[in-house]
Amino acid sequence: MTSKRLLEQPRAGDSTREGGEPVTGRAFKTHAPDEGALRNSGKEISPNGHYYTPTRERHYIHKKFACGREEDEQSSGGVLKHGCPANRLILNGFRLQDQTHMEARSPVRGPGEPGCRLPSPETPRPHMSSIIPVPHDRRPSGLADKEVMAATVLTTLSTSPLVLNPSSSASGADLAGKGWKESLSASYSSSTSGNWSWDASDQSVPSTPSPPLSNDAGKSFLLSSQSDDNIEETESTHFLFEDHIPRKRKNSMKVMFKCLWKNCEKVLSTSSGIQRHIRTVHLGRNGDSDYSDGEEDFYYSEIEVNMDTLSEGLSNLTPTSPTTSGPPPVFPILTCDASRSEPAHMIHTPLSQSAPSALCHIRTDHAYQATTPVSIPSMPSDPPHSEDRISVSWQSPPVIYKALPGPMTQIRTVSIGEKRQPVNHTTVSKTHASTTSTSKPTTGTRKPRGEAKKCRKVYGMEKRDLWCTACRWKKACQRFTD
DNA sequence: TGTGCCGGGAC
DNA sequence: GTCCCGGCACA
Repeated sequence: MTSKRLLEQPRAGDSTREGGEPVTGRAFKTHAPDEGALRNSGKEISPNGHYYTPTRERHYIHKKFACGREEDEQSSGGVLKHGCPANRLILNGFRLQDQTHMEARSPVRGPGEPGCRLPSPETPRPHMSSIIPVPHDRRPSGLADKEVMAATVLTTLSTSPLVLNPSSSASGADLAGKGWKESLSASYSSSTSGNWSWDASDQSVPSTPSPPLSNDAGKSFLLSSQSDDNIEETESTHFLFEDHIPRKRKNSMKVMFKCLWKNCEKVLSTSSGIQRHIRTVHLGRNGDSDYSDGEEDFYYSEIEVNMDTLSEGLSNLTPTSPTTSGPPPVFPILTCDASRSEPAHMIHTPLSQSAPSALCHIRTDHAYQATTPVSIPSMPSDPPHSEDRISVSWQSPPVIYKALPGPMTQIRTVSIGEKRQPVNHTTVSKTHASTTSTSKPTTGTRKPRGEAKKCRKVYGMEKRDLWCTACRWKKACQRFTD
């Protein structure tokens, strides 16, 4: 042993003690770019280098998911909202007058901004009635319902496949459907009240056969508003799963009411429902009171939903694995400002939390000595693909998801063959031995080796001083992780 | 057989 | 705590 050390040590000692120190100099030059790169990658997340700060992490999630570009929020300080691609995307689903409706209104009201709930009486109300013939005397919501239902019936009955032809309505049906595939999915996860909501039960419908549609659509709409849920469900089922028959195409357009309040994607099927939603949620009025001064009219718009396109989008959203039986999937692009508007619903979903974590790489030479055991199991860092999440379920069991409610503490990218796994596995197996039984079929604690080259291969034994500390100490390589 | 690295020892 | 290495498992 001593002789062995004498053989190796002088080589390292020569490189570090001699005056010129050519090797050491090279060593630092070689290390510097790596560390710089690491810092730069960290800068993306946090200029302060506080990768683990929960607020920062959440803020980053918000930024990435809210507007896609950090500059959107940074430059605007959270005030400029109209550049949000999500909003633009949704706006594309509106008719032209709806966009005008909203844009003319938004700068005045500033909905979605805290502390800007009720407009002042002096605020000039935009006169949009010339663009959209919305009756202002909607106070009796029941009457409004009937009006809308009557209009809907007429629309439905008069809608023919020719109307759906893109040549006749350039941006109408397709764009509306495309936009609503996404806007509805937000309502799908965040809807709390109202007559119409797209909740997870709708996605479970494929397992049940479509009931025979005996009643006509017109009859359905003539029913009372209390039965809207059933109607909607029936209709959705009809549109989603019935074979391609002419009648389906005939009824594929549906008038819905979308809340235009900032960052609110609520979509309801009745005007009374959307008015109640706006009154209670956004205007802060008593939900039980039917009093309405018409204010709500400015906060929602009618839209025509192409149920065919919508059904396509929803069919793609159907969970494909029985393991995803927990929370319904949430689509990050629609969680714009979700932490502000509806924090209880949107934050703790696996997708919304997992995606940004892929950008957090914590790689330090000595990390294996301090941070290894706790960094991995605290957070599922899978990419936002369900298949990937499932494939690595050994390291992100439901237990981990349930431990998420608190702020994230540490995040680290973990790939399937990651070197960190042995440490994680041993740590978890002590506490959750039964849940991690699928991690490795072979006995023992060792894991399959990663694909990445290690310091030994990269630098060779001759340049052992260039190795990372872990490799030099025969520990898991920290420089070339898998 | 070379390599990665766990577990443990020396300091 | 750092530093190092025996020895095992894997490719």
